Amino acid sequence: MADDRQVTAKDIAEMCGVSVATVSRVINQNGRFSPETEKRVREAIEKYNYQPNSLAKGLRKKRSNVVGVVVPNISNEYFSSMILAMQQVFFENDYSITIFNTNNSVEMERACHAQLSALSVAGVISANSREDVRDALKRVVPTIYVDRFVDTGVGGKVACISSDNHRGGMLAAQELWESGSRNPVVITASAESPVTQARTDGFLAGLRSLGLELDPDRIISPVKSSIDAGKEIVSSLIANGVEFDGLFCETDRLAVGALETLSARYMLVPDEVAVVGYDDITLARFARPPLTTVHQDSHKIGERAALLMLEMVRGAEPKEAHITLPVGLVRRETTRRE
Amino acid sequence: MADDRQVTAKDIAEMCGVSVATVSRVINQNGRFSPETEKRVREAIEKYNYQPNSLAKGLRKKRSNVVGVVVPNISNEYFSSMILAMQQVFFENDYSITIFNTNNSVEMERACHAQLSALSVAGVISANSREDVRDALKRVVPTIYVDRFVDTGVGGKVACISSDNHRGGMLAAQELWESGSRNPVVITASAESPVTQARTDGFLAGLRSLGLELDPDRIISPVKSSIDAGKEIVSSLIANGVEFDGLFCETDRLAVGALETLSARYMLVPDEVAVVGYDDITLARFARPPLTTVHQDSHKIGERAALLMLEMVRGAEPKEAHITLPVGLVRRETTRRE
DNA sequence: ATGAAAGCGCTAACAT
DNA sequence: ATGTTAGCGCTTTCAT
Repeated sequence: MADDRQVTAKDIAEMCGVSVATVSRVINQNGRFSPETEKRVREAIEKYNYQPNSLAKGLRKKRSNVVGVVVPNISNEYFSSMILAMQQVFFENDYSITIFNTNNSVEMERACHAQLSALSVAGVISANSREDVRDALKRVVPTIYVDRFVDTGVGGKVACISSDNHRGGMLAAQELWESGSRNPVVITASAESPVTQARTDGFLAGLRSLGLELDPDRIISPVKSSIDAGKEIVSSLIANGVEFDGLFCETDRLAVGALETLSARYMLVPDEVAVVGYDDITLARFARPPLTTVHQDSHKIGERAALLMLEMVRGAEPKEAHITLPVGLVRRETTRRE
Repeated sequence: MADDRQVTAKDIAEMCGVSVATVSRVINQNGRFSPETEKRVREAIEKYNYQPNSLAKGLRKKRSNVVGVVVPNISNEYFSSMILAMQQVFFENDYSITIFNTNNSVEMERACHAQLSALSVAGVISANSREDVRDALKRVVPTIYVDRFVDTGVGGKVACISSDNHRGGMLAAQELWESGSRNPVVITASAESPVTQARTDGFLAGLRSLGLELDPDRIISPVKSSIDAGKEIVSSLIANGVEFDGLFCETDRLAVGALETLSARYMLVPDEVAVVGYDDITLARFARPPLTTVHQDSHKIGERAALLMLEMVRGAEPKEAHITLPVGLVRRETTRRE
């Protein structure tokens, strides 16, 4: 059996004594064909294990069955579990995904979009994107922004999904307050992460409703939202003599790093400093002490995003262009010591 | 500007007053063309931001520029950081990747391979694969197995890469021994993970060289290698009255779970039970107590795999069909208490 | 050095 | 109900 060639619709057609058009019709269930031809064709497909060539199909339809997923960094559990969920629902629907990491760099985002358009992707899901939305691609292909709200009036081509970041911020403010913090500092998700605004606004609003006003220079923006960044920021806070009795870290990784330097400087958590994180990744449970944090369901976000994308590529105007998923506070040991 | 159409080679050709063949030639640097036509064409490409349609190219060449990556579960940091590295090197070389999660299910693996062949992937990188290698796809497209060694004599189409699992097992045995454990138990990576054999063999060999023989029923295989699985296994070990003073968990997640139930049962680590894990994921540092573990560089594995794949798709017989990367023991606090 | 033309495997008019 | 035909955008002979 030296025949390495993939079997094509033409092969199937010949086996069945029909034309390729008919084969295409039964596969895509469009047009008409008699029940018996259908049966014959299906059997041949089964028997020869025929797989329609998606390149050819894509070329013809000017659109492939792959959707591009762009995230800052897939090794962040928040994104990887989101992607896991997406891949699963897409797979069940005969779509595949292709991944890009932007490292939060706008240049990278642009480069990705170029590739994406070369690939004739059916759609793109962009997480935590900082890019300017006036990109050509986006008018032409369905786009979903995760963790960022943009104008969706562009004709059903754009949708947004994220958890309730504003409320998350409020919950954090409340928890810090109830832990006795009256002089908190917030470390934002990262310099220009789109997620930052809502979380910070929510936090500020929460504080304000409790009668507290936060000095703007007590809002620090790290360059990256990594564990190390968390460490460094708290170190320099201390070095600069900034006083604080509470920390709202807009990312668990940041919080975990913060806790490390707090512990190294013998600052007691939560007694001297209360800390609230954001995301509720696996690591949060294992921080020292276990981290109180705002939980968001990244798996669910991925699932909803994928489902929504499926609707959109199938031509439906999504009924909701803005989806917001609930968040909740998970109280562990960095707040409210009895 | 209502012209949404992607610009094609034909457009470029017309702008430059040449034929599409020529455009193709300068893009792919093959065939001949005068320096000035080259210049004209390049300028037009630049100016109109032309991106060759990869679907068309793939269809014509019977092979796309995407490589399939199949892993058990991308939300495992070991895999996600491997994939991060891969994506980066592929991106720089104008390849993209498409991800599949198999959940360690052989059925899923098969389903993925069907999709992969429909996509005319240029190659596949399969991590921790349990699937039978006699699959058609593999003879036809370059394949790299991560964490699994297979026969590579099939004509430069198959290569393998993994860290030195055997040595990793030995290191674990030694460390446990030096921590005073004389009666260890091993929890393998998961029921039929290909990685298990080498790690376990290495462990056994290490023990043997120290004059210790391990009873086969002290080798436990979990169904999944998750934190919860680790918890449960140790629970049932205790419930069944199995005595042990050392634990080699072939996965950090397993180890982290194990530590949780050990702590819940008030078994002192490392005094009563010494524990060594495997992988050295971020979580290891944050386990309670911080986990001694065998470090492997998943980022490097991904990078090397991608580089190797690039060689292979470019037609080179890889000079090394089996790559083994070093491992090292990272001693933290679950072994050798002073 | 360059153009014309065929064709990759598919879908979508348009026929019949 | 089914066949014929014309491309989708590209690469690659084969001419010139």
